Amino acid sequence: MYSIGDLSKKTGVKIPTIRYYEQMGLIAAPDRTEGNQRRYERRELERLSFIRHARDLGLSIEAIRDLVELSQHPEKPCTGADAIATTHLASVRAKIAQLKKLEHELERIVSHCAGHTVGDCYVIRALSDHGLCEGSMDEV
Amino acid sequence: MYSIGDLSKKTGVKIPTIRYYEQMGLIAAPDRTEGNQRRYERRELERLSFIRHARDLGLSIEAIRDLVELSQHPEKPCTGADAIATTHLASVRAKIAQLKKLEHELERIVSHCAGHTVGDCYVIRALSDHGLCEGSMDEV
DNA sequence: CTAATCTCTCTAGCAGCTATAGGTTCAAGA
DNA sequence: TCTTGAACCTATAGCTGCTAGAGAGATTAG
Repeated sequence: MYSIGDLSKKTGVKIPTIRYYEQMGLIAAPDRTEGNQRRYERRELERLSFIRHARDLGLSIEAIRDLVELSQHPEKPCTGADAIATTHLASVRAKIAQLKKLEHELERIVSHCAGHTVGDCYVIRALSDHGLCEGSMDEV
Repeated sequence: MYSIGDLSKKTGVKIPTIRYYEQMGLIAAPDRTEGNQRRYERRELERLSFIRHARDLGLSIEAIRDLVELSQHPEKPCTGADAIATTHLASVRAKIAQLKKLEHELERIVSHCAGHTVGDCYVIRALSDHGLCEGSMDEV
């Protein structure tokens, strides 16, 4: 039997976060002591590690809820789990692509700034004048 | 004179967002009509475009507040603006590096999954068992 | 038994908006 | 001039994924 603090130390998930996950339905409400404190079993330790790991990979609470649900049914086909991971991979890649665009834009802005006052600072001018962008980032 | 709707159309910033920026002190409270509706000048249109552009680059409201402040003082040295952009560039790069790690991990997980049921699904197993990770992402 | 440390619930806060409700004002056409 | 419909107003609540604090009660080591 683990207290919530034990669970927290073992998984690296903070105590309020554990309670939050319970509220969000990622972990079941555990048994309580007579004094109303949560007491966990090994099972819940494992599930929380699962959740932690999935969060580290950037999966949403929503996606994790689905994965947890799936993991409770080992006999079902795993296409659902695969789809969740694949979809997430795609969104991670999209995010990377977007951030690389930002990186290039920022590099360009920063490197071009040879001015010494705000009046001729390329950083400020680039932000003021969208025309200074290479191929605008958005359609506006 | 532009109404808030005009401003919104011209800059692509949604109306509630414009009001939010006013509240946050990014743009000054404009004059009002007798009937209490906001009326903007060209000056504010330009500033909002500036803000939009900076947001597109991922700068925080806080950072933008500083940049806007700086841009009002063309005679000052631009080291502050440069520092904001440089710092942001560093954080974008850090984010990219982190997402690439996630990308690799997810690729590995997805590509290894040859199972057909949840019971032998690599996605689920990889999440359940941290030991399946290549060089763990975190120290837990 | 006591003191120190957990733990409990509830509430509010973070960023950066977005949405809704319920009311007022504006502008264009008849 | 009047009417109607679109646009606007404020205020409040909600979104994600936590985190922090208050104030009270529970547990445990000595």
